[in-house]
Amino acid sequence: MADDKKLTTRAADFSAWYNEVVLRAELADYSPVKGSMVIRPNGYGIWERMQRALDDMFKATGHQNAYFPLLIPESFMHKEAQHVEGFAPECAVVTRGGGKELEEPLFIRPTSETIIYHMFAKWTQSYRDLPILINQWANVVRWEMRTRLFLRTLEFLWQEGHTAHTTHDEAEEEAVRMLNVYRTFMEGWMAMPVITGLKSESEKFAGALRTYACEAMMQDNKALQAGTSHNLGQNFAKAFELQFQDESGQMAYAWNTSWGVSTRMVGGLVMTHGDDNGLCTPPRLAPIEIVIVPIWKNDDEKSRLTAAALKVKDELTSWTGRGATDRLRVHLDLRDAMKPGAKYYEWELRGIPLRFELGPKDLDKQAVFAARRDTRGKQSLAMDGLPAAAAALLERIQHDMFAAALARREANSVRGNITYAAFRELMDGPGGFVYAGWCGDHACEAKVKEETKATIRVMPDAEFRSAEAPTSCMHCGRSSKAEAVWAKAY
RNA sequence: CGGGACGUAGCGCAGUCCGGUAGCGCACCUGAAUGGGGUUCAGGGGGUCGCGGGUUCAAAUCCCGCCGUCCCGACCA
Repeated sequence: MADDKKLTTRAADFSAWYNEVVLRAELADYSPVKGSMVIRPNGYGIWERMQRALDDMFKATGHQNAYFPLLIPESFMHKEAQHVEGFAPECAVVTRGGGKELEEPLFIRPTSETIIYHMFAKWTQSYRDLPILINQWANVVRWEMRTRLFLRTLEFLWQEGHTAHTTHDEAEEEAVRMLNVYRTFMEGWMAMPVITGLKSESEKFAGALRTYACEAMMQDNKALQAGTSHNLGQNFAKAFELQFQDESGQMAYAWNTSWGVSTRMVGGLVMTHGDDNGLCTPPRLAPIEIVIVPIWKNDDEKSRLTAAALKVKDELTSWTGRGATDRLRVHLDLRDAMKPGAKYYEWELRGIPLRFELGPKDLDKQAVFAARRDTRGKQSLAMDGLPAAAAALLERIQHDMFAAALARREANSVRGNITYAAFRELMDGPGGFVYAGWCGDHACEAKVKEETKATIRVMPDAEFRSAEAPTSCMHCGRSSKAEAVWAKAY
């Protein structure tokens, strides 16, 4: 940084910009262990709001929370062939405990399918015991080679839902339902548009029948897989003897799903909405929605403006127009050693959606001067009816942030028949999402990845597909079996 | 694990080529003024120069070894 007050710009170096925003907005910091991170209060506050919103939705769809242990017997990991092949290389393993070598090494969970379906098997005798609809909030460890704050760390926080059903169709319905819960959350709370769809065979979860995903476009035009939902079929049920007696008295294997989102979403939030002034948090996820900055020139003004600002804060926080349990989240910045301008920059860096400046002139007019974080637009708001006006403006900001992100994604998406040469040129340059035909052959997918670094993010769900389906495979020219969204990804 | 850069105060860096009292900016503490977009002045505190060894009267600086971090590549939420 030439000027240590200014951030590296997104245009100059997107990676450096991202790191600086995360560190300087105090979302997270590097820990002494390479590849792991400390989530600081500003970042954890966003995660807590994410958790609350999602947890309510999980409950509303009939799920209950439970907790399964961190350590998994090595033998469990080996029971499902695809699963162990996919995860074993990135697992941390405990071999000593109590000062002795362990008889059986214990894997630190990279995900909990094995232990959870082992337990489900113990709890299930009859079809009357199904479905089981469980979620857990937990940490997991995956030993990654290359790490980035929030996006890929050795240890991360997530939720993993695990369910067991009597039929394939019921499991399929559950997997799709939860994918749509994620989509609702990402659009409605994160103001982050996503494309939902099916993963190709090579990108699906190790051990799944089918994997669905939500993919978002970051400001560098790369894709971020923000959430996944898997129809596990009977793969784990068979590996863990998860059987039930059906209505006709026959034994049958259960059908499972699992689905998860992680603290990676915080990184997605930064890269979707941040700008060259720092973080920009959508109001519904902002731990602080409004910061009040009083302005004074002398002791007399200081006492007058402090009193007025306290009164404004009190009016805002005591307002129940949004519901008694959803009060406006307001912070009053009374620090005296800092000039107002310096405070503006600091709160903007931290991404507070709305700032109220309150000085003598505003007080005379019985108004506050409101500045939006997203557009940096300013307007005077009358004290009379301020809480309702503030709530309306926050909703407006939430809405506009989503609209801006959606417009950006569409502006950087390409549809229709594209030559492979044009595709390569695009991936070498600005990047973006390309909707193109795919023959369904893994060889084509692998070749494109090798040549361009781009991968199939999803085969999009119906509503995201092009009006006219592409007819031929972008790479080999054979007839297209499915439209695919191609992009470079995190 | 390959390629590149770097490691000196909380942060950002200079000093290393050419060995000789460890510096600058920001931040921090004290005081005064200032205060509607990054305030000014004065005073002050803070360092095993990543770690270990070697050369030398003398090492941040030269030599050897190690460790760590970031960026770019092969794997992944």
